[in-house]
Amino acid sequence: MDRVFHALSDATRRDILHRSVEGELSVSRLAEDYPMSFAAVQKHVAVLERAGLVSKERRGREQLVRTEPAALRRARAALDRIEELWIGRMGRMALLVAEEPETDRRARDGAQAPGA
Amino acid sequence: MDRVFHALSDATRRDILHRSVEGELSVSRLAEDYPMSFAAVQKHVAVLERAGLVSKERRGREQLVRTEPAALRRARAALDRIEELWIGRMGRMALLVAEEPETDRRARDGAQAPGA
DNA sequence: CTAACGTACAACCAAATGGTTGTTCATGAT
DNA sequence: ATCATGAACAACCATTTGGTTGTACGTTAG
Repeated sequence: MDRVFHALSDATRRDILHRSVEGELSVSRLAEDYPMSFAAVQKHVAVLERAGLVSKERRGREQLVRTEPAALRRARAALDRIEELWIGRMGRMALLVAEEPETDRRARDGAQAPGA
Repeated sequence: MDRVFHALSDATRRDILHRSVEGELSVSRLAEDYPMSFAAVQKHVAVLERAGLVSKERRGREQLVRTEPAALRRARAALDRIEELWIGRMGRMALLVAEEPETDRRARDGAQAPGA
């Protein structure tokens, strides 16, 4: 998971992901459009590969890059889980808000315990 | 966006996010549970804050950390967009697959052009 | 066969990261 | 008033990152 989010944290890598999700492009084809060396792009692809976000398939002397949607979905699931926790908290807070006026009334009335 | 994914790329930071999505915890309270110094945790919170994933609210001498779900949703949207591109490609590939048998037949029949 | 292409990989470098300790400051507790 | 707590910040260090160049190797084209 660390590797996935780290891979996504770079704009060039996210762009590579965008471009190779549509068609399978060779590394050198990808490299043409970035203001950096071929080797640098190669490294970016390697980072994406270690994260499981893309896989490479050799065809002739080219290496085609294809995005792997499974890793993408795992990353999304991680974010979803945090959001669910948040939604859960919101629900519990709504319950507390509904109870709060009663608590205030009890505090004002000087009641000792719910059963008293 | 870079900052958001980078913030998410560390397990400690994701854990801080998980814990402070439920209740608002002070930085020192958060720091108690990690095998590192208070200052290190402080830095992790700062990274999350720069990414917009949490905000801090001072209460007394404590600083309560609360997660900011908006940034989380923006990150999710970025992943969703890539997945949509992928789904779109799958749809287009399905269309191509539907056409392919005809192409094969034409190739086998030695036809010159669709209109020939 | 030879030249060009696409890739892999190593060595190197500057900058960023993730951690440490120490100091300072504001707030709360005794 | 004093002491302890929670936090901010700076300085420092080792490691990782993102980039470079150079070299080597398999594959395709002339």
